[in-house]
Amino acid sequence: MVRAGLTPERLTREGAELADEIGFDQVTVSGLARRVGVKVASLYSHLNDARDLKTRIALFALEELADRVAAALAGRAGKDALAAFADAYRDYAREHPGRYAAARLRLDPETAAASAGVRHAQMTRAILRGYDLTEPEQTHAVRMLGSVFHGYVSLEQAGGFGHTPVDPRESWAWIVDRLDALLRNPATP
Amino acid sequence: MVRAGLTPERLTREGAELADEIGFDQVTVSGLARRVGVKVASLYSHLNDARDLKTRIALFALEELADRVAAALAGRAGKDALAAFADAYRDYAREHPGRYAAARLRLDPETAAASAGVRHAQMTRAILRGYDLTEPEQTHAVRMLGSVFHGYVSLEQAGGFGHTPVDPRESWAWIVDRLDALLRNPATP
DNA sequence: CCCATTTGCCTAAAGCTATTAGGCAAATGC
DNA sequence: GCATTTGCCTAATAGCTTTAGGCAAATGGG
Repeated sequence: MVRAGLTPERLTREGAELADEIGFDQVTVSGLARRVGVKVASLYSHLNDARDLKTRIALFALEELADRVAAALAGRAGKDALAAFADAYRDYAREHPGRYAAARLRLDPETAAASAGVRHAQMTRAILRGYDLTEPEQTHAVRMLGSVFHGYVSLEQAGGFGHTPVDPRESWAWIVDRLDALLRNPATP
Repeated sequence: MVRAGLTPERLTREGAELADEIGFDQVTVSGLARRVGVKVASLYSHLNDARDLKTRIALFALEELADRVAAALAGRAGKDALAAFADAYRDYAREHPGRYAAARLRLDPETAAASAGVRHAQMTRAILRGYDLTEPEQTHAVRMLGSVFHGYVSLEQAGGFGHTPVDPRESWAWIVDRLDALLRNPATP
């Protein structure tokens, strides 16, 4: 019997690809086993259970996305950085919808604390250093940026923008522009 | 054998409650059958399949949310309307997390077109009439509002705001305030 | 009021996923 | 070169989905 050469890493990568193909929610241990050409039970030497698989894919996606964002951010500041951040985010979600969905999996606190999720938070705050915000405004802004970017990508992915003929890229650019203005300007009563 | 008196409506309502209790993703035909005290197969006289059940819950949630938003919006305009809209949205998601998740289910185009989803879109545009936006800016703004509100609620629900001691309600108020300013002011180059 | 039809819920069964237990052969290491 | 570890397999249990077929309760026309 020839061994298949499985490892948790290999399974995670294959799982991520599978997620992109059929959707993260549809990823199953059985399906992954079929994909790599072994019997289902064999995967349980490498994975604890289905949840473990999903968590690994999520961590993988978070790393990958953080790397991309970091690369996009390198040497940029201000609006330039904001736009690069936004685009890296949206592009990743479009190229890898399944992984993007995986990155949004709710992790338990310890796992999350040890994940690339913290790099995401740091990078978001780094962008905001280019603007003149004081605590707690910076926290509000972090939350707002996270919400807009995640929300937009999530709605776009769900096909929510198909009704209007307006190009989603234009809306994206407009939003980034307006957010930049919003962050640059002090409170306008 | 005493009849249980099931109807699609009753099952939808119970399904919505179940979703709030255990999460929309965890809702299953089997679980619903247990909840209403009948055997699983009995539900298939009232539902086509599991997908049908989920779709019904989604449509129900969309209606309910649209009703709430409409009520909140009545007689308001401008920032007042924006804040009422935002709060109705967030409050619903907090009170009924399962139904809120259901409302985000991707529906096929015809179903979506016949759903309360169109009321949501109309109401969002109605709010924006209080601001001075021209097409295509209005579309961009619709998308932005949808993104922020959905994104925020979704991140908050996922526990993404637990790390910082800043009260999510403060951030919410700040965001609504800044969005209002953003929409009131013309492009600031 | 009674019987025929419809309707509602049930049992049975097949197929798929998750997970555990135990076995045999391939790889590894002394 | 052999002992141990490791990797993948078969077998089996359990839950969810869905279809088929059956019996009893509700309904409605004569």
